[in-house]
Amino acid sequence: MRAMPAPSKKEAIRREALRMFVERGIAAVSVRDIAQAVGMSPPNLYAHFTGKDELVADLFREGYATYGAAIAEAAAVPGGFARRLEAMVRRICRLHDEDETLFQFLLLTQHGHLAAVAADGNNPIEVLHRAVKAATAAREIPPVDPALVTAAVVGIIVQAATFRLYGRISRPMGEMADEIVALCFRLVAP
Amino acid sequence: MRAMPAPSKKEAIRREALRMFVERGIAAVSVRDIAQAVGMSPPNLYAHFTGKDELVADLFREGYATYGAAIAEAAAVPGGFARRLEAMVRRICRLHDEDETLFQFLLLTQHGHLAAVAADGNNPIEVLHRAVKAATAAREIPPVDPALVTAAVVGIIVQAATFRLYGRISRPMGEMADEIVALCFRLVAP
DNA sequence: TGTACATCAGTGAACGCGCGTTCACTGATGTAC
DNA sequence: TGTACATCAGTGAACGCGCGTTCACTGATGTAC
Repeated sequence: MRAMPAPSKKEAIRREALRMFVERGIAAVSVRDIAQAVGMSPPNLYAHFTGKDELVADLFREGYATYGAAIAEAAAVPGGFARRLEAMVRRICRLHDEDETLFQFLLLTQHGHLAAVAADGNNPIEVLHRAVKAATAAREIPPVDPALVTAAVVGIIVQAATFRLYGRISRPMGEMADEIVALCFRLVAP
Repeated sequence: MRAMPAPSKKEAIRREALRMFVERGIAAVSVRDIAQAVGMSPPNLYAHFTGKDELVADLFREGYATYGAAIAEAAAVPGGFARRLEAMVRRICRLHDEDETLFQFLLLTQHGHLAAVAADGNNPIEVLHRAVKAATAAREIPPVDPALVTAAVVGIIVQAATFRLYGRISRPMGEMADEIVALCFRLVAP
């Protein structure tokens, strides 16, 4: 039985793997590549992760949970739905700018992992969906299918970030936060 | 030099490959799998495609071009921007329902291929973007960054389809078209 | 019509490669007496 | 303090596997005379 690995090593693996996965695609990054980037031998990776698949799944789960926690926190601000929606949107924009690589990774790998986390009530989509449903039930916003409104809000943010990724938009998300919030408000205006 | 392969065989390869790629992910589908599904031997695939990568790229290019052409057609309807926007949105919803597998494939593989087609002026995003820019310049819609408005419209549609994919929404896109159009109109209302 | 040849879709078997992963081993460090 | 041993992060070399792809070949079909 091996002792707990030093946290710094494990974190280094996570950081380098995330970076390379985004840069070159998951399939194009081998365990050897990751080991080399971290400065260890390939077998030693297995002291930290069961295997490559588990490393990928772990990165997704943790990254997705980060967004979920941040949004849940923002969703808890006092006031009406508008205030909560604004807080959530701004929070996502900030999170995006703080770790663009993580966002890209989530975007890139969502399909194939989303199904596994869909049931988790603390995933970011679920948190937003609950807030929208509550606001709809309370007649704070127009009676449109809450799932569709949730999709619309998520879509505006995610697609703006995607446009950034492909150079169609160059401003950071934080700089566009006012406009993005305004667009989301338009969706739910009375 | 081999003669032109029968179109039906090539189409069969495309159809089966697309289906399996979406079902299991591209990496998990081997050339042998595709050959077996079509009922031919693996080497014979190379009479139709240079290799697996080219097959994937070809499917993406053709699928993306299909959407581009449909949207360009819808963007040409007479009348103001509102009519054109509505036509485009409805057209995408219809296209989605007609070949859900194709849409899923484009969603799944966009990263890694989008960069290659970004320059093509007939890609669906570019067509919509031009329409939005023209409407903004003509003061038909509020003076918001046209790229961001384009992202918002695309995002609403794509994310609704993604919600469908993961079971968060069960209605077909065509059935939600009215609501989706209404949401898009809200984005550009004066 | 029969024969000889050209064409070409299609195949069985095999190739080389790089992958994820395993394993026996090393060598530095900590600990007991 | 010196000696013997336990612990454990870390490694070099190798394994087996399945992949994309190639190649020499087959056999059915069409064509010329």
